[in-house]
Amino acid sequence: MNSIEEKCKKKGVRLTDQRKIIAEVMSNSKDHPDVDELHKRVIDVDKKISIATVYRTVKLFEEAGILEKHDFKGGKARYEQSPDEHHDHLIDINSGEIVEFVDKEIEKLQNEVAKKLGYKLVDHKLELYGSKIKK
Amino acid sequence: MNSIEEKCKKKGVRLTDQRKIIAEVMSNSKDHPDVDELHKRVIDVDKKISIATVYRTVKLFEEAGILEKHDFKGGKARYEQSPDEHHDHLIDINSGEIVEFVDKEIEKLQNEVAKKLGYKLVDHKLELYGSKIKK
DNA sequence: ATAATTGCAAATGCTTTGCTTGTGA
DNA sequence: TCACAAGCAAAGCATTTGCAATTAT
Repeated sequence: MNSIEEKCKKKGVRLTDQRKIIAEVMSNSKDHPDVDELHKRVIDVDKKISIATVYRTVKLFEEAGILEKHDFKGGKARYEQSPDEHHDHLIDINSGEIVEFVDKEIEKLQNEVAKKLGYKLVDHKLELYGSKIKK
Repeated sequence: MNSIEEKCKKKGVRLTDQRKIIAEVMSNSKDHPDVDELHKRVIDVDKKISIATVYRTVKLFEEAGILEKHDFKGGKARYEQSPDEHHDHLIDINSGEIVEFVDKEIEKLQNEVAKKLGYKLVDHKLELYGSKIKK
């Protein structure tokens, strides 16, 4: 059983065949697929699963904190399994490749900025867009 | 003449009546209106201006570097006049209010992170979401 | 004069939803 | 069993676009 399925059990999310397959595909995905791409991968396992189910499941998983949704440039939502520890993303503007990174110092400063402005930081989005430096 | 109109002249963007009005409305806007809201304000000046024109103009201005587009949570693009010096945004998750801020230290760290990963930083998006601390 | 711009409505692309049938616990 | 989920197609929403009429330079 994959890790997403386990989280579903823990959270009392009913497990259907379709959800199991979507859980499995996302567990095996190391990238950040959009719904269409995810649907394609899911269909390779069971071609009867509709894209509506993928949309519903992905939203369900997100609300359960199992998946994380990203709205990178491009207009389509992209998903990844919720990581154990938070990370941000650097997107290659040429290839679309996504690099994950963590910077504790930036995180700390974000909290300080929010506090200074009179707010409690609830969430944040940091995306870097860059082009590869040729060696 | 407002500052957006001036920028249009400088960049050789043809100035129609509609564009002048949109330029004026955006020049007077201290907030970050979405297209629909902008259209409403524009219509108060000339009720014959269509929303298609607002969409086209806003995109034109963005491509000319005159306006900046933001995709905050909520699904609708929001615009502001391109500021002289870059700033980021803190969005109040309760009221929707937006606070602008600058943090040189964070900017610096972003550059360093990108460089460390082998990228040249081209653009970035930093959005903080928070709730007001009661005094 | 004439290439660009507008308004309108239709089309688009992503996402959601109503409804009927199917199914997991 | 039976509340909930899936499949399908239709609807929604923000945004874009084709086309004929209009306009800025």
